[in-house]
Amino acid sequence: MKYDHIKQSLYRKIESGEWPEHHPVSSENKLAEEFSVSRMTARRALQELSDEGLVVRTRGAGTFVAPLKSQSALLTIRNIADEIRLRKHRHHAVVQLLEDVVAEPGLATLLQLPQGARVWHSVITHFENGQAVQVEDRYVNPVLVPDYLKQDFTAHTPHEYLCEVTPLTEASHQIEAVLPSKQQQIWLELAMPEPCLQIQRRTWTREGMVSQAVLTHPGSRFRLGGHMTFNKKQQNKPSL
Amino acid sequence: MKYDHIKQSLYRKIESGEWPEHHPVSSENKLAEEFSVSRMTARRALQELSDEGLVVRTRGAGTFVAPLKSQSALLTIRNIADEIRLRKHRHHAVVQLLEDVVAEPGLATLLQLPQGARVWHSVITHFENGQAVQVEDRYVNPVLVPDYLKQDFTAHTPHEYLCEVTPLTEASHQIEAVLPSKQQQIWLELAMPEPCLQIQRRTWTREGMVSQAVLTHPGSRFRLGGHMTFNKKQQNKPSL
DNA sequence: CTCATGCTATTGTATATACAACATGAAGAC
DNA sequence: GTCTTCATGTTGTATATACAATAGCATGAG
Repeated sequence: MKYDHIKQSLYRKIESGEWPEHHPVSSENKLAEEFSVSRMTARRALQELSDEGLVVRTRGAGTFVAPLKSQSALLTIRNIADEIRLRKHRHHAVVQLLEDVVAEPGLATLLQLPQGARVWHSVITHFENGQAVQVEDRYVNPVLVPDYLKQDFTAHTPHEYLCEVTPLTEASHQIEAVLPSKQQQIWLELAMPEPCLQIQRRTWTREGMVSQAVLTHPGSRFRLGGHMTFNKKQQNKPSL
Repeated sequence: MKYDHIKQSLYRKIESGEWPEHHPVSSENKLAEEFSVSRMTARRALQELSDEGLVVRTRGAGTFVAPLKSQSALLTIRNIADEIRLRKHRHHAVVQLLEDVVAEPGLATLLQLPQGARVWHSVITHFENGQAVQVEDRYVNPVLVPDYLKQDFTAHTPHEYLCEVTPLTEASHQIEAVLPSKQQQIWLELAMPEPCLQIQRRTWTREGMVSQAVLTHPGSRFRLGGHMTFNKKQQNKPSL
């Protein structure tokens, strides 16, 4: 197919690194002439590359190679409050801590702040039908989200607030199984230590990293579930 | 925009439940006439709904509402062997069990087999640089994959084999933190019990469920990671 | 009844065209 | 120098048309 031929050709130039990030891509008309097809066919190739996240197109300006990091595996997880409400269960939150603290050196680097800078810190326990199912330990970039400490997080979750005030572009996740610390055990109202699912999540806007959250769930009260179908569009086939 | 008007209209019918799963959607020509637009415009609306996973289109047959479950969170995880090789580490596998057993009642139902039917069962331990990082406990549908037991799973993982012989269309995941059983502890060569990340994964083709796998990772030796970017196409924004 | 054939509806690909909306830079007014 | 205006190139939307490839059904042959 002609449009696929064009796609493959552009694919090679981008993946080989011949065209780096933000490098301009030939316009629809140029491609049409080059490959001897109509503009609509060339357009389709560019459009599909755009849908796949390989190029960015802006009307009037042109088409450009997208930032490459967007390639790798992706993982979407719903907001805990939405999840609970979706199950028609009651949700409430208790704010355990809401303060500003000196950032750990590693965190300061990630947030592109000077060593010793202060960052916002919150610890919130989320309850489903009165039972603690998540403790959310979060650090937030004060430059990008100056008013974080003034919010009432019993009414809206930090997730909902951050979604409103920042245009998120990227996120990374890390999931592991751990035993909770003494302090986490208290926040989760656990009588005995038990294996917990711990999710570390970092989110970015174009201007830098916004937030790091460590979400800890008691293994006996929480499962993380997902369901997916395989479209043509998804290049990375998941494993079984 | 006209194509968006059509999309919204179809959106409502699907999300309200007025059109259930597999309900036929008006053809391109019907929609074109109904909304007084050209076929290409109606086509675009259907195409985008298809890209978003809301409808399924097959040439010659028509357009139908997609199975709704595909809506929820999605989660892609790489094959363990690929993952290890990607890190330039050594991977090898030990086949602990490879047998046919009578299916549990629940499993038989899921696989659409009569009660008491036999299914393939394999248990394989995966090693990264000589250290056990996953035990894969898998049940496979003998109707859809008759030759499963004849494979050499030290050469290719079950994942790779199943990908080759079946056209997967759907998958579900469940992740939780647990303490391993005595038997799992042996398979993972763990001296002491420790929290483990346990992933249950089920996969389907159009003809039915293919396989259920329970993947158990020692918390101290394994982390599940992911990175993503947000496109316009993805309607479900992940939480932070 | 069974199988083969062909018709029709439907989606997929490709083209040509027109106009709208926007970005950018150049030329000109002040 | 600074601002405005305009021309040009680019992407976005919409239409009309043609033909290809396929699925499903109906019809007919055996």
